[in-house]
Amino acid sequence: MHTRKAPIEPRDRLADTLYAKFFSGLADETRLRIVRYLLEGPHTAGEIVTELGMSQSRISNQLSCLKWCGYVYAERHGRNVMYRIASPAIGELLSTAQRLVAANACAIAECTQLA
Amino acid sequence: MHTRKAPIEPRDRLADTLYAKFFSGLADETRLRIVRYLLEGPHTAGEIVTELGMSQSRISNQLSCLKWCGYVYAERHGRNVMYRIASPAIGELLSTAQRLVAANACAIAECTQLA
DNA sequence: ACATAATATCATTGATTTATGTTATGTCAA
DNA sequence: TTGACATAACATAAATCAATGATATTATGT
Repeated sequence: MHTRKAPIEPRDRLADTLYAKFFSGLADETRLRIVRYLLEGPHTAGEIVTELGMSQSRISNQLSCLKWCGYVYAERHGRNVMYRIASPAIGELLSTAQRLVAANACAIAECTQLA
Repeated sequence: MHTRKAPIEPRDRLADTLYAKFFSGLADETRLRIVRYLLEGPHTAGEIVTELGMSQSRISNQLSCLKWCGYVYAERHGRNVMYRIASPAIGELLSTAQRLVAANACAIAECTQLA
């Protein structure tokens, strides 16, 4: 028999560190806004700055953070840099989250505990 | 025609705040370890304490945090409290993340930028 | 070659949040 | 009363975000 296709890797702390870091990419309102904006289609850095109304420096930093984590990638077009979502799996991630959040929005909003 | 089933909600800042909060539930190594442990099956609070080797208080706090965000739910059994993953969608979330992280592990590990 | 637009990067600072430790107490249920 | 857990009250250290502003990079227009 073949080994069964595991839906989830065996636990190990190294991986957990990595995943935590990965998820922290989305654990910030600004970055989430960028990601959701890009889910509507590619945009240049400048467009993102305008859309979110934040400083160029701030957006640029968050973009490079999203790049590190593999959420987006960048392509130079002339003097502009076009950003796009790196994989359709990111849309899935968000829509799965939506279902979970929808079932629980009030609890999350009210959460005063740690985290 | 029916309205097309939207895979992603229209952007709005309130939702972004909520999602960011939701994702921050997984943006912590300890909580991730708990979630992954529970993906293997339900466990009592005490078992989790033992498995992770952390203080009861610390685990309990993180558990209630995970409860707020809707990742797990708790059921009393005698003097024990049994925790289980709240929805299979959480497994999906993790396995989608796995694919994304796998494609990018080194970059994430090396990330020194903000976030 | 030079000026400039678009973007990235860097340093500094400060505010805020978060995680954690510790310790104590409260609550159920056996 | 004790075992299993939750909750609270601090204190503290560390991480994170952001504001600001300077500088670097790259491409374009002149």
